[in-house]
Amino acid sequence: METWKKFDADGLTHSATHHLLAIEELGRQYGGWARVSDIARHLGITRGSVSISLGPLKERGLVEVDEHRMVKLSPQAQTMVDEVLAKREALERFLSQVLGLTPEQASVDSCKIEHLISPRAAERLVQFMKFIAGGDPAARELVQRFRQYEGDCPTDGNCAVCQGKCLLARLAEVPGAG
Amino acid sequence: METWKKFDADGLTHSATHHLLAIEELGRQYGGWARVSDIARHLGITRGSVSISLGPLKERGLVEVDEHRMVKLSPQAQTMVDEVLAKREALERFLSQVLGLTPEQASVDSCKIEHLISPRAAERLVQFMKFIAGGDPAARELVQRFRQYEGDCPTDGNCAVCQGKCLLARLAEVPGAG
DNA sequence: AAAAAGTGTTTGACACATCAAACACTTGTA
DNA sequence: TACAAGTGTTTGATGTGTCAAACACTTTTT
Repeated sequence: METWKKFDADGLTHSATHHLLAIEELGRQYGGWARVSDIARHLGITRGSVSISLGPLKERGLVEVDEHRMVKLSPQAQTMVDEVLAKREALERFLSQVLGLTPEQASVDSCKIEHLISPRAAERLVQFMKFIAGGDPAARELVQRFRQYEGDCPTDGNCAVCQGKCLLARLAEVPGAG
Repeated sequence: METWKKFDADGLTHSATHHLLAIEELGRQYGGWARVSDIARHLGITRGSVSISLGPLKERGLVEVDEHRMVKLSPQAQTMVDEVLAKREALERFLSQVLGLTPEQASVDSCKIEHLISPRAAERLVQFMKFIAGGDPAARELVQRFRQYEGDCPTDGNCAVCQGKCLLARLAEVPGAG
């Protein structure tokens, strides 16, 4: 009953995560270094906002600054960003390759979700994707079948999510799971 | 590059969602009616905060007020809450029954994620759970196998998420998917 | 009936994330 | 070289979500 308020993983807010991510992406061309202006453009916010947001990140040792005011991720921040990207990739693949969302929708959803899922969930999701994509033909075949499946449910659909296409209320437990 | 800022589904913020959810839960014993104090206790915030948060929800016609200052969800809000609960349940089941998280962790994660996933992702996730839990023995057996699977990866593990237990970078595409 | 406890609201404050506008400084162009 | 353009910061503002404290009102207890 108290957990719902805690919103940031590693003390990284959604906004901060995107600032670090932007530095990572922009820095690829310049040995990790990026400019405030480019970060702002990349995120679609003003230079002033970026300047302010970067303040706490510098203080926390996540962002380093040049004498030419170029900014760069600290090793610690780089690790955090790697984790974020790994989580996001696993999510994105699950959403597109298993659930069958368009790549665009999968990308949007995974961006929003990535920084909220627990490390354990991320780990298991990665393993799930390995499991599904791995050598086992049964797993691959099953995903193929699900991609065809549209879950047309013969019952009196009143599921709020799928609006008549399914009936969540009668969703059976996975036997022996949970 | 612009979507990352938009954060609320249906214009319902995370906070507003929880206020509505609290009214729904507390109202079960009193024909849908709840008190500000109880909502505050339930959410672990002050009465003042609830009072203020309820203001916009009243104006938007999502929350109705009694002459005794009891509050209740409007039909529209009830529908929204039903959707949220359905999404959350599908997520929670996926996390616990498929990925094998503890029920507690599954609950926490689904609470955080629920209001961010797109309708399409929610719909497909519900269908996925139906598919998995449905009559097909192959699907059920596969989930059982995954629950055993811990994804011990023989490669030089440098995956930031699973820290050596897997290698996300070499995660294969699901053939024919995406 | 009086005192105590509880309830809902309002106020002033803070943190976060954003903006526009002004400022000082650097870079690029004419 | 001078002027224009671009860059990074600062300031004052807004909106959201929270707090503590004060206030008025109602309910319960004594």
